[in-house]
Amino acid sequence: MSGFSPATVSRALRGLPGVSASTRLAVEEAAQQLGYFPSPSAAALTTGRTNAIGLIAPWVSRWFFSAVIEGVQEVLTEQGYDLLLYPVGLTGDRRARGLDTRSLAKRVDGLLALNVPLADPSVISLHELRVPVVTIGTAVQGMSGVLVDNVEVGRQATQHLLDLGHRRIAFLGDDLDEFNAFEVAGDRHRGYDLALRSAGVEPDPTLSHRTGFSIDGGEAAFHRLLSQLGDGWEMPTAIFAVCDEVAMGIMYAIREHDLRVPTDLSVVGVDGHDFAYLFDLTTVSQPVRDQGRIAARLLLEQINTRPPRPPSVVSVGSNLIRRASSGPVPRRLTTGASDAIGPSNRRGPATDGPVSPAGARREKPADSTTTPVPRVAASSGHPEQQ
Amino acid sequence: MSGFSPATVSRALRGLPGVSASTRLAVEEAAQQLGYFPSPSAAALTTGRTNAIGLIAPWVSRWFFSAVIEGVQEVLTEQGYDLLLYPVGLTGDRRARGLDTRSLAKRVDGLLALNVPLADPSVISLHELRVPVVTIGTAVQGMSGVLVDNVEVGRQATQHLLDLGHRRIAFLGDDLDEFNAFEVAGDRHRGYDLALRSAGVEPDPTLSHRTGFSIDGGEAAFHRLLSQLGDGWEMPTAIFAVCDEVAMGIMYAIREHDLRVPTDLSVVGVDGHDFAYLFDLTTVSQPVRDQGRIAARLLLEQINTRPPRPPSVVSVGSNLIRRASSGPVPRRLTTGASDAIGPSNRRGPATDGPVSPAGARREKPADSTTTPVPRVAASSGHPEQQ
DNA sequence: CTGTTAGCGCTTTCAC
DNA sequence: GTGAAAGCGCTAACAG
Repeated sequence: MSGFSPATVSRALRGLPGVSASTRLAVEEAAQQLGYFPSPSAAALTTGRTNAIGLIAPWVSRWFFSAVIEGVQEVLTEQGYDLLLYPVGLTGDRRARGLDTRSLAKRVDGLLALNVPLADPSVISLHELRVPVVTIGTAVQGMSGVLVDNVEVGRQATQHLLDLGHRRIAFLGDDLDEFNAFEVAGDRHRGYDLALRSAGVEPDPTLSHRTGFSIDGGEAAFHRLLSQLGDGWEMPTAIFAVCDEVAMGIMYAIREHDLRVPTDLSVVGVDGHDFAYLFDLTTVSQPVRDQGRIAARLLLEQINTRPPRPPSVVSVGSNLIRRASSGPVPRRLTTGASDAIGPSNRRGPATDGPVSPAGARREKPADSTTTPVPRVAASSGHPEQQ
Repeated sequence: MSGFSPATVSRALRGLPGVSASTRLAVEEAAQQLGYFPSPSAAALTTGRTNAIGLIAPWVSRWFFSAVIEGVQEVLTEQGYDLLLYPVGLTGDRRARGLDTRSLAKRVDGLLALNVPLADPSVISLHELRVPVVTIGTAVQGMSGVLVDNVEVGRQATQHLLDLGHRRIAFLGDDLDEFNAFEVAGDRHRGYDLALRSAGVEPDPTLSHRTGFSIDGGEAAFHRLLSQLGDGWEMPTAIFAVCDEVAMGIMYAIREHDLRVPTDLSVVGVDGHDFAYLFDLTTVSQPVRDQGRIAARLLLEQINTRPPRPPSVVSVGSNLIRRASSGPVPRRLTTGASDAIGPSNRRGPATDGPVSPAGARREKPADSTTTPVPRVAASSGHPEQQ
């Protein structure tokens, strides 16, 4: 017992003004000794603030998501906020599609929505929420968000392949049927179209296939792509994959067809996955943990600023990491490559040439380093960086 | 307004007995219409239960961890519990090492400790906690837990290599200096020693190196391993990696040395990582999501049972998935393989032989399927399965 | 079956 | 600079 009134203890422990130094010290000591810790529930009840923020995401075990979460967690921990994780139904798995927004509002002071298809109201109606929301990976009208410019990402990847001389470039990455609401794939596809057209190439619809964002999706799409062989259909010489996981699936499938990268086909992915260098995968990397950090800061700022600022959207940069999975156009185009080609045909390692190309041979981007200055796309200026 | 007293509303909404059907209906309807939702904080204040559980883990972006979290989340969501995520300092990253246990106790009804080195009191002293704890991945005296038998895992992996005829087998996977408290690596190493000895092979200390659990660690350890070349030191013909990520790093390093898998070296990992098949990696898989599910159920049961049951430890099974990264002992042992070998030496794809071996060519274990019946190692019988 | 009464542990006026 | 009192929104115990 410090011998002080609850009011004084409360003030002292929270560092509020109006407490003498000696009192504060005594209180802190007593608290320490008694192992006293204020009840968050009781505090929340009076103040209306829970000191927790929620994060809703369709997955947690995909690299992109868990990496973002780490970034978020870093900032929240540092600021004394707790992190609540909410799953939200997306794919095949039957999760609680409904996620009660009213319950959310009372549990957290703010919400981070990570690649959630907010346009689809069946999933969640965040607008009804009474707490600030910051989206990550997608942008929603009237809400703050942090994301990469996916059209630009698509353009960069495709342009890289064009620069290498490729003209027949496939895009494997369209969304699976259900989620047109989720615009990432659509934007990257658009960037692909743009780059092609401004190079004078008309996109060939037979070169685009659905994948979702999984390894399996990439692998299956590649098989579907090749199933078009014959009938005068011409093989692409390069493939742009909507994300690194899909690219990995594609590379696996390529090996299954006894083709080689980049000798027969070049492959480019997106994300800057931690594992990408293991595959010598060329990728358009985006700062992943940083997006988590930035979003968390944006949200806390929005929570703690009176009056609330208008929503702002932070766009982070992306940049190409060149590795050995992309190379020049093969000489012998469309050698009728098919399942028929026997193993005797193989002469080199799966990835041709030196294990890695000069220079960028093994770029493992330190997350924050690769981020060009995030530029604020909307009104209020947030120098949100590190 | 339903026109009923708060008490009745409370009872009705929580489905307690002693409320007429008509009243319940009226209340529910009114609540629905008003968008009313009971405040968790207020409820927590009176009942002392928060309806949330906390999960502490050193990382979230490593596959094993995020996969476990998904399993946990599945069960919690289904049971109406919230999930709080707490980082706990482990590696280089400077996280809050201290993680205040008293604050935790008031925020959650129970705690899941995922591969947390509880033996090291500097990290966290869970015993002081006033809430039930279930550990995952490690066992602690007097606490419930779910884990794989890591000695057995080490034995299985090593035995597989012995069966293939290998006698000179390296173990890359010892813990980095700081965390001897974290027994996973130690146990797997012990299993390795056991298997070797019962095959009449005395473990060679020059074949064991520290890696931690990262790709980088694996890569670096392999380089260190090979740096022992000369001086009559004999190359191993196979490597047992403490986890799949380490194995991937090793395979990358092997490629850097212009050696081939499994022609020059066999590699076996542990975990059954989602990506393992992409590398044709032989691995001792463990049910990961299942461990999360089981732990969550165990915890909820512990929370909701009066009087509390004695702690129980669930041991889940592991099983070998054979792929192309492990093969018979190479004929030409120790061809003085070193960095000096030029690229001209390469004749085949990184992974020799058919892309995948017969049969198990591409086993992607459905998590729950690979789990042999979890057997309860301790007292109380928990049929915790699916 | 339903309503009334306390009180959970804090924070916040408002006095002193 | 400190304390007293009221109340946040619920639930539990007891009446009726």
